[in-house]
Amino acid sequence: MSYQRIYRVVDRIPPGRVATYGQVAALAGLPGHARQVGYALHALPESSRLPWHRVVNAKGEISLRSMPGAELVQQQRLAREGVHLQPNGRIPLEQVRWKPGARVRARRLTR
DNA sequence: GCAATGACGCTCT
DNA sequence: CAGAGCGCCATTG
Repeated sequence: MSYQRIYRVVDRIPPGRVATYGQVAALAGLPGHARQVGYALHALPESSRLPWHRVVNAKGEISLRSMPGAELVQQQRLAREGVHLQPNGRIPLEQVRWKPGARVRARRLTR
């Protein structure tokens, strides 16, 4: 259960921001183990309070999982935090990508 | 223990 | 920019 390491990183993702699997893996000290991150989240119990919905793939897209429709749940959760999908069905990573350590400078007038 | 599979990522075409 | 190929590792049959 080295998953604990991954879960801890995911728990650090602030609301309104998203991280990629690879990013989480690297932060967890497991560079290149993006798949394992996805595997860990897959095994995550539904009752978990972990913000797993803030984790997307490198394309900024919500990865499809075994159960169809579940991705819509993630999409809805993200929207609730202000992260909306673009017309192409992807998330503007450049804007919502979580930069660990980087201070939220002036929360730009992006909005 | 070997082979197949999977919430992925990077590189090349 | 999109699609195909290869890599990486833990879990499962």
